[in-house]
Amino acid sequence: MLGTYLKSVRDAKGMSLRNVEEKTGISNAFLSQLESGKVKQPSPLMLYKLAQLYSVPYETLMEQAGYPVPGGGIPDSRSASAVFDRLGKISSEEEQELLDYLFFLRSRARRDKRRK
Amino acid sequence: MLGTYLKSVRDAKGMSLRNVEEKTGISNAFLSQLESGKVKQPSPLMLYKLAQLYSVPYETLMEQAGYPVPGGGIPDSRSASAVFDRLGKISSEEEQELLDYLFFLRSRARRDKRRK
DNA sequence: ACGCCTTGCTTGATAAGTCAAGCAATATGG
DNA sequence: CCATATTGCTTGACTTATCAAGCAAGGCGT
Repeated sequence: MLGTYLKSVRDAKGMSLRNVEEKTGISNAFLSQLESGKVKQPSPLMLYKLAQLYSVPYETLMEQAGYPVPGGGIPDSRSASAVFDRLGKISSEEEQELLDYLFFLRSRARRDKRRK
Repeated sequence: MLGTYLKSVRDAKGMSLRNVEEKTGISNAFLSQLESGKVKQPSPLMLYKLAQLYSVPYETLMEQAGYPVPGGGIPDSRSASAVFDRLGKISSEEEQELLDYLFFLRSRARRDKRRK
């Protein structure tokens, strides 16, 4: 769901709703409804502002909102550095744990696939 | 203006409003208001259907409607530590799990601190 | 002239996005 | 421990998109 995704990104950046409101001009009330799923299709402009602030691709948000996207279901992957860039400041301990966790995710995925 | 453009395309194709309604599912009432400019920002879905029927690029309609268009913004942010570059691509599922995991790490850290 | 489609349009009515104001709970600092 | 700020959320009002129904003007065959 769009809302849970946006919330996870905001949480990861450690921003409050009012903090996001301040930087995007989108009211905290609306952001709350958006993250809780009460708003399903925010205007593309809102998605764009959030994409800018969160450093997340605009098309991804459009797609998650259920809007037709120009490329129409193109593969989604981006460089690892771009992803980690948007996590904000991470300590070296966190960095190591995240790397370990990512390898764990991938080994588990391989095992699941083999077990298909 | 978006409306005049859509009307010119429809006229060029020799279609009536009800004809377009039939093929797109968009009511002729709405099409009329759209072409006359009384509706300024139709949903991306409407624009997509019209783009399909008229064989005109979806992005063009989005742009004329005043919506941010994917290509118009800032391309990929980048630059990061070389450590992550070797990881290659990260899927959105992996990203989601990593974000969740980072949040978990941080909440655990906060709790530990409070509990000194 | 007379019916009868067809065409474009207007008009309520409904639904959904969006915000300002305010509330309850929690955090923070003196 | 108290005051104050912060945070997330709800509610009510407003705006806008969207549709169903209907209306007036014009074509077209008989």
